[in-house]
Amino acid sequence: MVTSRDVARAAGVSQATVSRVMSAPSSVSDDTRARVLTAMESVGYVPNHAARAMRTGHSRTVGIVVADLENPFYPQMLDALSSAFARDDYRVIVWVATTTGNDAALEAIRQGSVDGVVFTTATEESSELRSALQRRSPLVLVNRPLPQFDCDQVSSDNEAGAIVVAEYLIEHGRTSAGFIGGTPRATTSRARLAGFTSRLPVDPALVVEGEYTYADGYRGMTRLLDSGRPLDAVFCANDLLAFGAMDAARTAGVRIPADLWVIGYDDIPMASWDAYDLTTIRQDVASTADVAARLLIERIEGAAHPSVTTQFAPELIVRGSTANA
Amino acid sequence: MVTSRDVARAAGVSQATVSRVMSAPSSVSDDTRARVLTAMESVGYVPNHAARAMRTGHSRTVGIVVADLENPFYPQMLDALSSAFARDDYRVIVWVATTTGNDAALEAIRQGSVDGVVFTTATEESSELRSALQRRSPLVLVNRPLPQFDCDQVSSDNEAGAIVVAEYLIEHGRTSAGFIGGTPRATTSRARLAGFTSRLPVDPALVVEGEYTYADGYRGMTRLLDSGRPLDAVFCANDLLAFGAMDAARTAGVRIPADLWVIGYDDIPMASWDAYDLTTIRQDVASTADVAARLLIERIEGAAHPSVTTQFAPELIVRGSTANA
DNA sequence: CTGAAAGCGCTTACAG
DNA sequence: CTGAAAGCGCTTACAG
Repeated sequence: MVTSRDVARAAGVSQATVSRVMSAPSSVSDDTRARVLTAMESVGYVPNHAARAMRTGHSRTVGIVVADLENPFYPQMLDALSSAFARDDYRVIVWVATTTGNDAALEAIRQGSVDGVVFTTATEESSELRSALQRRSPLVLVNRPLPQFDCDQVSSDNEAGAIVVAEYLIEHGRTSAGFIGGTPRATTSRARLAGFTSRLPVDPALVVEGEYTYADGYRGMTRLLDSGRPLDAVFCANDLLAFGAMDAARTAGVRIPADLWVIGYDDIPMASWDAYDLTTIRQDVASTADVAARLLIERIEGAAHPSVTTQFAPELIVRGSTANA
Repeated sequence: MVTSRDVARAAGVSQATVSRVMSAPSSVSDDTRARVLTAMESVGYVPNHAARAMRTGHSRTVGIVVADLENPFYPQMLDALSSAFARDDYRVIVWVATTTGNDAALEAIRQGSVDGVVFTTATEESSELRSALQRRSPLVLVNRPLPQFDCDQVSSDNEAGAIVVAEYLIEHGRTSAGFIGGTPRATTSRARLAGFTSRLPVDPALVVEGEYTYADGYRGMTRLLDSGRPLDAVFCANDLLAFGAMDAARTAGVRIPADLWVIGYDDIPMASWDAYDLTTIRQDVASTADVAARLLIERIEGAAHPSVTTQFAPELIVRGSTANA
């Protein structure tokens, strides 16, 4: 391993000077700095990450907790977050909540292996989140806000998004609507239901919930169709549910959009594929990730301002699963 | 921060003894060990990761390079790898090749921030891979093998998989076949083409290549249909291409499977959805990840045996995009 | 079985 | 502007 001592020897300066060229370049004379930089190059020096982390107390690494990589929304978010953090030279450790489980994130903070954490799928019950909050660790909630928690949060304005959907349906005379929700543990699903029903009364028999999966969308639609109630539109709490719902409807001989309109939430890439061509609410993943990364990095670097909550305005993307008549 | 020194004070032993309880428990008397463990608990001790990494020279962290999170196959693989590494208490750092780019992986190895690297989307040109190999860093190639590189590799037997597809088509009298490939830089795409044509001669006008995306599958199918050649089956180098191909065919009024059979590769979850119901070759993601993690961890821990290449046998999953007549 | 001590590779006051 | 030195929190020979 090449160390700063080797560089010092090659440049004819002390090891401390080599270190200063990296951490406080302006405190070193131009001439010395140039010699050191040349020496670094020629001996192939790369600073040791662990030593630096131990000394500074910062690992320049953040953790990202995702629950559900099966939903293409999360890989997209992960990609965007990675790229946002990379811009500021932060490394990204990933925890898939289902597999690495419980308190990996928390333990990592305590070990000092990450400086902060992004939660993309937080729920009120998360003990990890509670502990992180209690230890005042830098953290940011992305995608699923939790209003009662005092920390930075970035998400789509889920209620507003659902209201846009409701108003769109009302405007087109589709008022016998059903709702297929994701897990009620997620604030996203609850907020989307609340916003939707705040504008458009929904027969309780036409509200079904499950997990945020294709299979539960399929099951949910089957239940709605079997209910025998009048039904001319279904709002699904995310696109994955909507795909399952559409497939179930078509299998049952229901024509979309002639007989039934279907609307999703997220606008993942598949939503624009011919097979679904889904009307949905777009989430601006890149902006969300950028804001989240900036907030977290500020906290890591010591920002003490009150918690910030950022909500992005919804954007309705109209496609073939509904029609403008 | 709570350090081993605090534990030592609480337990009335030296700091070295505390350290030994963690690194060589059997070298400490039962009585002392018990006292130390109790003290750790009561002061809330968690070993500092950076200090341990610096001292031992191992970070117990591996890097995973993925190129393309838009293809659901990779999140699946990432999930499986995470879980396999977590089992042995290894952390996972993720690099999305497109965003964190070039030599993040390589630099991380040199910095000592990771002990080894998994490449899921390697190509011959990858300079990262070449450098890693040259420095004899622990690494494993997953999914896309590169026969001419001397390192551990785990993948589906792509040629055999394509042969299974060809034989299946021949058996059912569908011999006017086309092929839609992914990027020719990927060995997977080339091997699948080679295997396919080794059994079933394919009109060169019916071979198209692009990237491994829905859009290129769509374009590819459009080209095949426009060629005017007889065409009763299309083998796509992955499922994502196949979805695009199916949508293009249907939009053109081609009935699947009556007029045209379509087959993919990977068996990602969407392949079984009603909208596609795609016949495909299944990759055993969990086993692949397990083997890859085991190989890499062995290398990290010093294994010096010759490179190992593991290929998993293909499994044809027959669904509605082809018919058993 | 246990302790005192050295040292991993850095950063950063402290002198000069 | 630069160097000598201390110290971050561990692990591990070296004595005893």
